[in-house]
Amino acid sequence: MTRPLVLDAFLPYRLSVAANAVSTRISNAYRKQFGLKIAEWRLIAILAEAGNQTPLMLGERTRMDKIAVSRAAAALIARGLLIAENNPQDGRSHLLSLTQAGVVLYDEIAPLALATEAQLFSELTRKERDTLEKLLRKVETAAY
Amino acid sequence: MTRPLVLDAFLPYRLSVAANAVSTRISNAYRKQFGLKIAEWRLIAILAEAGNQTPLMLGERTRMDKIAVSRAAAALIARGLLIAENNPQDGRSHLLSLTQAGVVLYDEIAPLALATEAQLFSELTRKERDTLEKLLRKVETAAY
DNA sequence: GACAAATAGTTTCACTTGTAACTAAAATGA
DNA sequence: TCATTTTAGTTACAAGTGAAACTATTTGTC
Repeated sequence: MTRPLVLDAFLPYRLSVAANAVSTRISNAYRKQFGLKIAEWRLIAILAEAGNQTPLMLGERTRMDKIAVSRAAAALIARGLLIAENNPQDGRSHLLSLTQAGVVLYDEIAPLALATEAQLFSELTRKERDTLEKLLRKVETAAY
Repeated sequence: MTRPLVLDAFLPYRLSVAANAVSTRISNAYRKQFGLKIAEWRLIAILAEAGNQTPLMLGERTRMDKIAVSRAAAALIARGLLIAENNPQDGRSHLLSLTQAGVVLYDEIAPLALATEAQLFSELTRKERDTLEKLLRKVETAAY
């Protein structure tokens, strides 16, 4: 006896709806307060964490395609939050890093991002959050 | 001592990446095999489940806004998978339902959707899947 | 070392999506 | 009852996104 298809209990649907709700909230917060899109925010977060990175590396670490990285980086450079320098290893590429202004912005956003996360996942216990993370990683592995 | 911000462990990020991976896979499957977008698929699924529905009801049950419902419905009507009839209760609205062709298509997709779901979530045990669903519902509640 | 193939990144163009304005019908209420 | 407001749904326009083409450089091979 196979389970009937019920959209409400269909996991891809549930996942999409939850992710959408969270993304919309986060996106609004970043945009209103800092004029940032999620893609831009991701680049800043990685650069703050890991220092200089090429667009390629950024794409890998943020799971964004190269077009998205290129556009997000261009927007941030235009705002003076990032600089691009020559990559001595590869002339086709360049190294991106945060400017001082970028670091300042990051220092403002980071605690806010954590607070927003805490609020969005406040219905979950610490343990449930760990479980969710683990399950999401498993799903990701199977889906990619 | 507060946790530092690490993108890789940031739950909104993990959720977004997992949902994206799953959505892309599902979306490709529906599009290639049936020429359907996810929004269109959702309408079909609800109509198959619940019979006649107004666009408003469909929007509520699929978590889609009215524009998305309107466009998805228009595409399905153009393909002869849906029909719109007068809504005797409200002249501004109408009742949408599957045509015979729509039902036939649904009967083809439904088992495939379940099989795809099974594959995408194959890394998870039955219990883990239930847990994931429950956690996602909680997140959704907090985020909306 | 020179030519072909592959790779990094950007740009262009078509398509999608979202916001705001619009039309039509229903509800409100004086 | 008739004028106002609200609601259902569509349409038009602007902005965002993705695939394909393009440029520049590097890698591989002979």
